[in-house]
Amino acid sequence: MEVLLMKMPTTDADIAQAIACHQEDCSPEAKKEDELESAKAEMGEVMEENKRLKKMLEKIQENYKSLQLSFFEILQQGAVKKSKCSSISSDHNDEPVVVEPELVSLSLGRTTPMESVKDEKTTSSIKSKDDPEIKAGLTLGLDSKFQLSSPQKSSEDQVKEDDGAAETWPPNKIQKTTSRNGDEDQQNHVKRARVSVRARCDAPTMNDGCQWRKYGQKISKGNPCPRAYYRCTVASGCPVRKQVQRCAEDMSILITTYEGNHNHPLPVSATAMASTTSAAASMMLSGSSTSQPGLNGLNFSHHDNSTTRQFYLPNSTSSSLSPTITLDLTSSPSPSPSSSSNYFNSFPTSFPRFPPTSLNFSSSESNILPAVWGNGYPGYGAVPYYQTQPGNSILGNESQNQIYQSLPGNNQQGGASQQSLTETLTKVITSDPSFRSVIAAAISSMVCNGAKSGDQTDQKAQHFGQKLMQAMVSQNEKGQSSCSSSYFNGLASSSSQTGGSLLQSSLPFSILNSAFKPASDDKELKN
DNA sequence: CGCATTTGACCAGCGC
DNA sequence: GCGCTGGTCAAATGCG
Repeated sequence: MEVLLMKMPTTDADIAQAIACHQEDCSPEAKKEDELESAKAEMGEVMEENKRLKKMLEKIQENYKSLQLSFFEILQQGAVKKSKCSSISSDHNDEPVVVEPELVSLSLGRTTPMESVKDEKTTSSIKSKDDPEIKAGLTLGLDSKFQLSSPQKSSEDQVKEDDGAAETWPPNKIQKTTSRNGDEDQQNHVKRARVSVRARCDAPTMNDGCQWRKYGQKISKGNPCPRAYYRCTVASGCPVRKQVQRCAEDMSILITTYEGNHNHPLPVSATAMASTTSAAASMMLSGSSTSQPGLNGLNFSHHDNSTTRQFYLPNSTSSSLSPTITLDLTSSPSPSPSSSSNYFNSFPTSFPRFPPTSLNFSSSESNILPAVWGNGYPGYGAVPYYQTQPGNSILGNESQNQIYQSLPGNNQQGGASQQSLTETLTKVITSDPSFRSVIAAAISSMVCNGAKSGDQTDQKAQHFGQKLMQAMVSQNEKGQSSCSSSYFNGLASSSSQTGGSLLQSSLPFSILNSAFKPASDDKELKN
């Protein structure tokens, strides 16, 4: 449009001049005059259309700004509500719940208003994308159906709901008979996000801390490697499934696709992956990542964007009804014959609402991977099933940290990688408003949780969260990235004091976990 | 013996 | 309507 505006004569004087020039050059034939007249009329029309388009553009920009502002207002209100709710619920439950931190870490801390649930069910998907209330209702569930259908529930209700989920399992036959009947179910199915994680891993499956049972294997078209189907067996009725397949082009790359939402507390070692995939899924379901034209990509790579590759993901890994987001944890920048455009073109075009989204977590340093993920775990292949056993959760944070610190190069490269990561994250966060939203939601969640205990660190955390959210809002108003960019840098630099533990403990993005862990772990060891 | 894995069969969705 | 493909089931098999 800009090009059009620049090339077009924008004033009457311009038109007159153009006509005059034209008249000088032409012979005074009637034919030419007619042409002139028609050209003049045409120009007038185009000018009017131009003006109309300009107005439309202005309107759209205004709407966008107001929408953003209202979203952040809702976000802040929600944070206050959440803190009240959590304090009430904690009063209500006399028994201490050991796994609560895990549950908390799986939630972005936004309870979904009832209206948004209604909207979710009754309106078109387009509306849900633009609706700030729904956007505000970011949840960390892979399966938004569960989250959205249970706004503001107590932990008792949550248990009931889990039972309900268990009743629907095995879902296949039941779903086969019931889910096809209604549009509502159809919509929910559409909403079920799948998160595909690519990582270099020699083991048959990526160690994500959960316990899985294989229930099927298929050779899919276009890939000589069979695809294995697993379901979560941590809880009997857990609907979460994953598909594991080696990349056809690089056998060392394992593609793990997660689908569904755990309806049980996760082992500590499983929260990293679950949180990351869930956050990614919720980002996509909230209609995020539009910063890069034609490619819904957030690039977490340590490399320059230009060197970051995208991968071919077989059609088979994405159901036409399931939006799929790809977290790329592969490390080496070996060129892939499939360009990003190929990768995205490989997805069915019948699903325009959910273009495949790529979050590229790739790094030239393998230590960026969370320790609990198979790739970086020493001797994982020799100790199969080690962390996938149910008793695995007894390892706890301390053992995990020890494992992490035992990884070669973690401590040595931690500082540099952290700084580099900070810059990358800053870029990502400031360039993508939706990502800012997710971070803000996560922080608000942490702040709310922190407010419960009310110690000094938590107060600092609360202050930190508020400041960050303010920075994000103000940055939105300015439309520039400089503000929160520098702010985030500052935060990162002081992360070893307050922000560090905060991020390390609760941020759903495991890349943050892994990046900030060494510093905070040192601190923990000192304590 | 119990549990996990394997594997052929079956079913549903989609494209032609 | 038919064939292809992905996804799941469930009986058979293997293993501790």
